[in-house]
Amino acid sequence: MPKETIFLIDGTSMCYRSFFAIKLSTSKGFPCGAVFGVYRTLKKIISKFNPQYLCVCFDVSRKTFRTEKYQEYKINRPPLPDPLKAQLPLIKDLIAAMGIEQIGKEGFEADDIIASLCNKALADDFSVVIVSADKDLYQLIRGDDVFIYNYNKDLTIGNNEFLKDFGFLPQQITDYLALSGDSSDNIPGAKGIGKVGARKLIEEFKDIDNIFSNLDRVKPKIRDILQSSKEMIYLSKELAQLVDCQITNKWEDLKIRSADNETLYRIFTDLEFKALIKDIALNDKNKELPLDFDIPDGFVEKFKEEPLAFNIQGNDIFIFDPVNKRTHKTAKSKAAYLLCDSKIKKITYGCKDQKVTNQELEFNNLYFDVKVAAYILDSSLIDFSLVTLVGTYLKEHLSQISEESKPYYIYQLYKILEPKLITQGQEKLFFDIEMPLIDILSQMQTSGVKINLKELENLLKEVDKKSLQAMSKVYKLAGREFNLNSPKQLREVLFEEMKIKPIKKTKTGYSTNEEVLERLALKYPIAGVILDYRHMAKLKTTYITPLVEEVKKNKGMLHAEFHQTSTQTGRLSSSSPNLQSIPARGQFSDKLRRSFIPSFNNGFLLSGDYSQIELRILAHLSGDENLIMAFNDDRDIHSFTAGLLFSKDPDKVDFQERDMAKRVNFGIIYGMSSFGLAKELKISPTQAQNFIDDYFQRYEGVRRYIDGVKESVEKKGYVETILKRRRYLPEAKSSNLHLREFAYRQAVNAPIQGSCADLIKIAMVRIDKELKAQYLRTKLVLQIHDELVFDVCSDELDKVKVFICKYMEEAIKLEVPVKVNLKSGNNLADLKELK
DNA sequence: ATGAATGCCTA
DNA sequence: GTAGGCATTCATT
Repeated sequence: MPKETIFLIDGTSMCYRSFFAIKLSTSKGFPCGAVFGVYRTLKKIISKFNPQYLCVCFDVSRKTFRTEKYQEYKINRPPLPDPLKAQLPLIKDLIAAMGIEQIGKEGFEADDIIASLCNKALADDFSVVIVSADKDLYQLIRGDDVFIYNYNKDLTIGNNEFLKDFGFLPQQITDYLALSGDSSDNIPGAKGIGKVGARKLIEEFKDIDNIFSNLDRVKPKIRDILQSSKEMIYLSKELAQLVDCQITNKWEDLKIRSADNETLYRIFTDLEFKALIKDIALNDKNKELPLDFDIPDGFVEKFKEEPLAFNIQGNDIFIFDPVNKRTHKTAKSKAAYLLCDSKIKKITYGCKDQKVTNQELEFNNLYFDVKVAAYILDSSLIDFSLVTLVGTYLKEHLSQISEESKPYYIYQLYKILEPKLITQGQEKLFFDIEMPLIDILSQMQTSGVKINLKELENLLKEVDKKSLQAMSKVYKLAGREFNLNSPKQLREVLFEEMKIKPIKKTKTGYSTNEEVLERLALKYPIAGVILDYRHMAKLKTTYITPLVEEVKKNKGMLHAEFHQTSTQTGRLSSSSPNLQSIPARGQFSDKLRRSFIPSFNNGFLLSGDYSQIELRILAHLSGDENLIMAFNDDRDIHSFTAGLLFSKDPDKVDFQERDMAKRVNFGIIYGMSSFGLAKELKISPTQAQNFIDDYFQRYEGVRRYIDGVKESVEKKGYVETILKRRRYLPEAKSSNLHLREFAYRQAVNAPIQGSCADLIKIAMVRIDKELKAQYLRTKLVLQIHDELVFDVCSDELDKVKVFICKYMEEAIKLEVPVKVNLKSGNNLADLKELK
């Protein structure tokens, strides 16, 4: 039979931490963060460990036997802040109302009380967990019986963990502190011996007595220090040593009693903890719930009319019963049949992640994800956590939501969000695109893309070598070594020591960015080498190394995350690693891309990318005659624009003219200003303004469209994509010119970028549907905003290329043709045109 | 440890 | 001039 465990909490330190971590006060200005924090901490400990015996120990005053012995003890500690002092009585009431025992004793510190209770507990054959982050308490750790739990780090420290960290036994820490001292408690220690020296001495001699009886074996320098500080060392040990202060409480007193909900309710009401009031109410309700619940026959019937709201946590699933308005908990395996029943509509929160972590379950008829719904309703909400959604839409401001109440809130949110989607005319976007997309993204994440690890590791070596070479060359040219990764240090070398004339400033000094270095490289070789180094370092640290590490973990497969609710415009984003920013240009980019390979034997990677999709969408949205004509005639759009801007035959424009026109075209998509374009084209703002004027004269429809967007965003507060995806831009009404102009640029760009996202998402859904309908093994593996990459099974290429192209091009019927380039090959670098 | 600043990769 | 993610340094909880 395992021993009972006693939990001893350092109350003083808990109060301090809560006080500093949580700044909170009532509407009348009474500080209450510490009370809140203490409640939350205790709750967390209780729900994590479910302890039977628990006690909170407090310091009573600053005067203790230690200050008697040594007046300087803890003298550096600032006095208890008044706002914390004011909360202490309430904290004590709170702890009492929670049914938890608390102990303090005059003349002793909380640590001593903990030590006493700890000794007593060991004698009575209990085990002990001490909740604190204080080093002094480490001396109490005992083998299998006494552990320290650090609740900030959620770490349990026992003998082994301690040994690993310190290199000696917990009991020796007083000897260690005697030598090293402790600045926070102002324990003096031996002046001249620090952490490292103390550790060495303890490792060799075990304790200070033994050190002093073997002084001849100590190095002379250290020996002198020891001899001259002998008195201080012994005093320090005494100060660090915890003492037994004869606590008389019985174990029975330390048992957690049932909470006094009345008093808790009063405290929380007084302090205006609305969320916690809710918690009490919820907890009471939950006590009535059956904890392990076998789904009875006929449970399915409940979901004939109403959808099933669920939430999976670990091995449990929580299901909201819409008939009896109660939540049930059961093993997820027992509810598996409900999840895959296509006749039952399911609603949940963060479905993609639940699918990724529960791959053994089959989910069918996922009808409504409240997270995705909230994103569609308003992508500007940055935090899509359930707590925030409940606060925003249900006006219940909770501190946290227990697993068992999540399905209830999911259900309530669904009831509110679905009608909103319909009134905004977004049901097609939500139900036909974003919901089906969840499955596709979770599949992309779980299957991943195959990587040729050997190739990548070879590349790593090569790049590593080049970066080292570049680095030493830079040092040579600079005449000294420095941290080349530090723009600050580089600044000193280039612009102070080498007296190079700086070109551009940043907020904090002269810029050393790519643009600057490129210009400097014309005169100074060092700049070119630095650029080389930067390139290699970027490749190595951002791409190759993380990829290698990730792939090693996953048998040759790379699983990135794709996020559906993280951009303001409707695009997807990717992270860990970001597969949407794999280098496509520059040295070694092809070698890097070569390591992305098909997962099937003799298979292919197939990429379909939209050609000039944003400009085509601009043509569609604006209805501009010239732009539409250009695309209808299948012109090279940049040459065509150059022709208009420079009044010449598009076939006669030279490279530079085309390049300028290209930048102007991009500028339009980004909502450009004359200032911005000037910087991009390296011309004066006046000249840039001339370009813009010329552009708008030639593309009159575009000008009308952009004016219309600015007008409408100011009026309505938002802009829309082709599929009614919204982006709210309240700053379009700002009185601050900069903010307003920024919002205008975003307003011009969002419908273009967002419609492009609409388009490719439709294509993804249609293609995925077709792949499933034909039982094909080909899988979508990457989406890079205007490009889809498929992992194609060897004998399916001819079949899939046809409908991939078709569905991509036909996703949305535009006023201009939509063109897709298809390429395939056996790695991401060597792709050959297919059409 | 954490966040600002700088810099750089993608569409 | 749009939209993202991420590495590194450096100053400051």
